[in-house]
Amino acid sequence: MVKFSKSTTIIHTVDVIFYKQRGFHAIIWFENERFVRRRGLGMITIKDIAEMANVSRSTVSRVLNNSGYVSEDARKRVEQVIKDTGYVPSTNAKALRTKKSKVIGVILPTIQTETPSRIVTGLGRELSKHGYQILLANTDHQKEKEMEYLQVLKIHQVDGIVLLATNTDKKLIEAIKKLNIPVVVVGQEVEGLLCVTYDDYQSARELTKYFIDKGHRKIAFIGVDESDRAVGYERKRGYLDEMAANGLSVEQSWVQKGVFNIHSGYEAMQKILETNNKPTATLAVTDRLAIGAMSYLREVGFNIPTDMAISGIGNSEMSQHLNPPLTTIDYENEKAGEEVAKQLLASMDSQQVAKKIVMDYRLIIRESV
Amino acid sequence: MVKFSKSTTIIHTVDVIFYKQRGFHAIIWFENERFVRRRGLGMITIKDIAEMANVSRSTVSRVLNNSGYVSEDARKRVEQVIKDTGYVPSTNAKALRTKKSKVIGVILPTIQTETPSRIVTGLGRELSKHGYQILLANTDHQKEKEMEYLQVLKIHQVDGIVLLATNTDKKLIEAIKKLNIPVVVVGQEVEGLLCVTYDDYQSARELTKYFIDKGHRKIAFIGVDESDRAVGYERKRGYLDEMAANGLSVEQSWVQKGVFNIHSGYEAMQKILETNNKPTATLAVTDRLAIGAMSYLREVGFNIPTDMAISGIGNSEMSQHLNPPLTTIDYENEKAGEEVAKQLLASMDSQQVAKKIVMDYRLIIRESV
DNA sequence: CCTTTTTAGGGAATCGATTCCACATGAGGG
DNA sequence: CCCTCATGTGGAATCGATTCCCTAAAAAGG
Repeated sequence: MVKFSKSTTIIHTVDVIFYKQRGFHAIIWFENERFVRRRGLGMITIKDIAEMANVSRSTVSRVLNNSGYVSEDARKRVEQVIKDTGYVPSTNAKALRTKKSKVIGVILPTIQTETPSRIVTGLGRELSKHGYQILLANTDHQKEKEMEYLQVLKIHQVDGIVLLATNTDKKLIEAIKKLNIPVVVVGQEVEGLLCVTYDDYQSARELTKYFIDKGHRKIAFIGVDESDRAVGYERKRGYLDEMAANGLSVEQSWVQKGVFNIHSGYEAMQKILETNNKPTATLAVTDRLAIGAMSYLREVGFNIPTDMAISGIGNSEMSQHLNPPLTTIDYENEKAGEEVAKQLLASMDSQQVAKKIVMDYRLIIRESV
Repeated sequence: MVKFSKSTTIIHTVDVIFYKQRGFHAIIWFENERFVRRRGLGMITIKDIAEMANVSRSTVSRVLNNSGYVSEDARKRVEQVIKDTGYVPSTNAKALRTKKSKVIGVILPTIQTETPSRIVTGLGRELSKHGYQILLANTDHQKEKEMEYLQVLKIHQVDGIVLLATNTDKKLIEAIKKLNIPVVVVGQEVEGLLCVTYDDYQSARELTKYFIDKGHRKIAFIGVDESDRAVGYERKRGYLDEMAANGLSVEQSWVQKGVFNIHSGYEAMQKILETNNKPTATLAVTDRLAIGAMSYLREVGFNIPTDMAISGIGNSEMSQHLNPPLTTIDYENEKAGEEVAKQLLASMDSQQVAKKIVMDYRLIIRESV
């Protein structure tokens, strides 16, 4: 309990106490075994703690940061007052002085798809263990907002930035480097920056190999624009390389391009089936594209996997509930998010240079192939 | 362009300039038509701007905040320097002084489901229009973290809090009220707080009525635990009331309870079909439950909607791609998020009291009923 | 032409922490 | 007994803004 000096005047024994000492006074009340300063009187500051514990602000700060010399006696008193009042130091004042905000900025194109939301979940889980918070900068797919948010994050003095980018714009990267704030880029490789990426090439290749092992020779591919290096370019390269490595040819009409939604997969499959030389399997670079493709296949009476085998990538929640359940690649995004946090924290206190982390993946075999 | 005084010494004409005036000096360089202070020299402050524009910090502040008297001449100079340097005031210093951080805290149980991620998207969209950022506090379904995050948000001096709660704990509500920070609760009604809710009762009722209008008399219901007032209790009440209003009886086995995932809907439907008095329609309180239920129906060879009609609630992205496309309720979560932002901003500058906003909903008729 | 009022802008305090520096003890070494 | 050194603590400057207060000049009014 707080020890009151002689000058403390108790007005109401149970719940309201007028506390006066060394010029400081405030109305505090008793509740849940702790003293709380009355709302509206402004927040409780280090000065108040110092006065209540009969020490200087310096000493309170030393206790708070566990630095410098503090006698056992003073420490005890300060800690007791802090406990009694529920005091927590203002992060703004702290940030102003130390230039460390305990906030990490996250720039992402959307949180409405599973990959980013899983990554952010993992990221937040790990960051919160170390007392960091996430400042969200959702560009909502508007590229011009990326730059804007970069500025916003800077002025909020974030200690680090996580960039979930799809298309890594040169200008943006330059701007990021100039900020001189530790950054981790997730999902895309960027020269000169710390990146946590997925093995898009290998996973697509392994998936293709799985089709081949299952006896398929004519394998189609539903991709996305190659300006997305990871999803568009690397996955396609994995597919093409594995086909070539097995001496399998690829008809032009088998390789279709969509965007990131279900309907796009539907249309792509429609185009794939327009050929006379029909493939027996299709690799879609996202589960949503695969779902759309399956939807079309069902519509035209194709049986999956006998008439057409299909796989996605991403292990969406829905994938296991499809009919048939979808074979796909699990990138363990939450784990990746945690890894991103670890890397970022590490690079924050050790001026670590650029480094590439490639995450593992798992082939999830279900009944669609 | 910055005007240099006589004492400015140009060392390198093109890219490095040594700028000295009234005691201030720094190395700046020319790039993209603007002067940038060298990295590592620390951030550029209002003091620098003041010195470059030959005015006092007070004047710069007045320009920045568009307050007090500033001559046209001085304003022009300051604005030019700000533009040239790309200066933006530190939000921490500002927050420390003004107690306004331009940050809104959002506490949510997860961002991995569509409802919260859509709400946050809408919220962020509207907030960013007014220069606010979102500080994310994802409890990851751990109730004990709610309180913890409340403290975190407080010490970060957030200007407002948005609570996306499923179960509104008394203690949490009390703690929120005590913080004395404007709050908006989304999706659940809480006494004494500003709430933006959905019309769970009416929408469930209308959906039930739709089944009845379609000729169904024996209608089953897949709900969730009633501790979730909105989804568990209100939607169930809407269903029961509409059934009663039409003189339709409800068999106990028709009313099942699940949790918020797909598999749970599968199991619920399994239980529903164990009865001899089989219903001809089922209302599931979320799309995911409906998807699971459909999955079971397909497995046991039921045709939808002829053998069993089914509907969900929530208008998930997947719902329109199901076979058959799912009849559901659209709550327009993004719009709700925007409304939340508007309400919060309004309550922030007008000490508005508690108020209930009930959002509209749309019945989305597809082929599953 | 003198007084009021408006306009302009600088100085200094302030917000809530951290941190450097100076000073005061007390213990130990010679 | 004096000197050094480890320990403990307070004072004051600082971080980067805002804002109150005060002074000065210009404009308006009589």
